[in-house]
Amino acid sequence: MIASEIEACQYGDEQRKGRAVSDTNSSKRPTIYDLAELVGTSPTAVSSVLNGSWKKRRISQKLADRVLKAAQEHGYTVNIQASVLRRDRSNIVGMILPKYDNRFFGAMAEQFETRAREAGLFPVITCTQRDPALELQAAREMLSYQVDYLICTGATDPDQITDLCRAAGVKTLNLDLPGTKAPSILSDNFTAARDLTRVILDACERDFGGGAPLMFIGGRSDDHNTRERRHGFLEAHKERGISVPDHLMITNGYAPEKARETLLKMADVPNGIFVNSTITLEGVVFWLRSLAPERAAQIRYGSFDWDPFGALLPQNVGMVRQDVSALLDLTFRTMKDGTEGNTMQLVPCQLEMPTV
Amino acid sequence: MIASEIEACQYGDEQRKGRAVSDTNSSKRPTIYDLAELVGTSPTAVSSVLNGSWKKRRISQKLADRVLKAAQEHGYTVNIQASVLRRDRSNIVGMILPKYDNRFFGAMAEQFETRAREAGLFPVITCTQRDPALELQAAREMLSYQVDYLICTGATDPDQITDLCRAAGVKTLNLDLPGTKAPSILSDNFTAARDLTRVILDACERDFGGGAPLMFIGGRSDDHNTRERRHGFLEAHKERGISVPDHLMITNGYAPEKARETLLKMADVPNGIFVNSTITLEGVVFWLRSLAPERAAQIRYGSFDWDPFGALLPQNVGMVRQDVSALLDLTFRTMKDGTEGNTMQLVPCQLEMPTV
DNA sequence: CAATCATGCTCCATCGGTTGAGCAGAAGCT
DNA sequence: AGCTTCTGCTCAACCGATGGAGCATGATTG
Repeated sequence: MIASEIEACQYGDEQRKGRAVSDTNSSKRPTIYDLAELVGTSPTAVSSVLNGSWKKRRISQKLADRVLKAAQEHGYTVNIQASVLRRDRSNIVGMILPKYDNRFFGAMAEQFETRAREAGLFPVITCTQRDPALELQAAREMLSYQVDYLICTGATDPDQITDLCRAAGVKTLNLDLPGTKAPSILSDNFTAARDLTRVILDACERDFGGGAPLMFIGGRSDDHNTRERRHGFLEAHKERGISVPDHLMITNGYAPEKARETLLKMADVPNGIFVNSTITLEGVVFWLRSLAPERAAQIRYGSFDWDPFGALLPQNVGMVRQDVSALLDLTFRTMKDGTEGNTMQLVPCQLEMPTV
Repeated sequence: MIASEIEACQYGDEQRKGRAVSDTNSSKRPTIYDLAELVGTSPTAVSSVLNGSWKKRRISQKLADRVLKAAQEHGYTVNIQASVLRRDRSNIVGMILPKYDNRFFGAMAEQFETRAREAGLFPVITCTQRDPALELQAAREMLSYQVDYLICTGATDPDQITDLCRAAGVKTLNLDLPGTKAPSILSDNFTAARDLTRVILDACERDFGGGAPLMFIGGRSDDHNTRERRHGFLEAHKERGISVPDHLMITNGYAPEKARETLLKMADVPNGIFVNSTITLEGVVFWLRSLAPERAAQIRYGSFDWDPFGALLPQNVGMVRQDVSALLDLTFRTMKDGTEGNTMQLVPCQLEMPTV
């Protein structure tokens, strides 16, 4: 449509104060009022054409076309702030995530975004550095954004967040680590840990003879997943009648440096090591590098969580790969159901073995 | 403050239609109107106390305390949508990012969030899967959120985004990959690639004797960084009087499968390989695993971008580690300066060598 | 004692989009 | 012709926070 075709303006320049016609060409973003003026119609008509409710509102195809064309030409984008402010639902889904520094959380973030978009929702992710204070701040921020739903991934204190959100009328879901006040979706840590432990025990038995307990390293003793994995670890030992002394169960955090220092200080590290995260594994392999080659060759380990390069390191005998797709399938299903309250769903993991 | 202390209400129940007193206890989020009613003051006073402008507006300490207490007790969080709608600046900074699946982008995302918060800004990140259409959609979405500034990381067509944003009066910055219409901040790809190539050539010379050209694999030939790295790669060869045949320069994308297939089909792969990204490296190491051990032992490689486990693989002789902190320092400085237009700043990389 | 100033608040328009209500004109029906 | 129904649109209130303007007080000054 060219300028001369514009119909008689029903909306004068002074309709909205301070908004002169020349503003239309300025660097400010065009609004539905600008488009209405350009096309010669009402802001309501423009809004309904642009948000898809125009058929319901009996706007003619002809007017719709003209509005769409003008919107296209002027690079119109809706102001979400204004839109959400008026509507009762924002269609924004939030996710809080501890870190972006490993494949598991990275995949969670990417797939969450993809799925949210597919469902016509706007994803907003923020990472909280495993810091409870930041988690709470992030949750508040998400509420400020008027999220319709909040997914708390690997949160250290999910119940606190659930309470905060419930007070604001926002439902939450706990992913990867469970809470007691909202639905929780997590991997079957016990089974996967038991199976991984079996694999490491098998490798040690094959290469060095059996009977010796493995070492468990990484994680926090107050963390549900660590507890489950310790449980699976001990179960696999019990099956073979091997008892594990306390000093081999080390859960002093996920940080690589902690693991490395612990191993360096330790008098005799067992041949087999169960590493509770890829982040901890970084510390373990760093320690390994500091050993004499013949000593390093006497080590076998496996880790919870998968990494493509970690999987190729020589002494690695297996990695637990969490099923991100399945976790997110369940998450979105639960979100759509609107399920609330303390439920828990477990998703099986895959065990990735060396390909050689 | 307990209920009986509430002063005479100057704001009756009917002040804002449909908002009954009982609503205060419902699951809807409290607004400044609710707090005003509870405390017995005006919404303006509440707003100014909560956003910190109360001293300037001459609100008494006593009233401020009462408002803050009520806000605390009722879990008030500001409605950003409403706040941003009214203000001229949103304090929201957007970042678009190709992927979350490697350490470089993961670190970029984490540090961006941290720095933005430190600067009192709200970070919003979205990932675009290296898809130009998604990049544009993501940029539009960011405009919808009223971002004050948009950082385009590794965008395939940054100029298009700059145009879109400029039309909306939003400044942009190109990070990691340059554009021609906004400031660009990126690593010194040429120098780092040349140095890495030297290291790989040295390793090959030491282990297998010199004179043979390396292979370059990964990336896209239309991508600025790939061109710079090819340039540095060729420069290091030229220094030693080695010429590189065209069939050893392979830039058919970053995907691991592509690299693997190419290597599988290739008649005689050189001993030394320059791998243009950690994602491509996944394909290379996968191929390596399929070789006979004695053949695999004849390979040396280095890669652009760093990965903690990749660095420990036996044939790896060096990794270029981009300086994420420095890149983001410059980014935030440039953002604050308000610099516009086609400028380019280069940041040196670190070269990580095997520690053994 | 009047004039001036500082203090401590409130009023109201506003940001941009959405939505229920309503209105004019055309078409259809009896 | 008089009635209803349908079509195609517009009006105006509203979402929640913000900030300029303004209005009572009480204190200070000439």
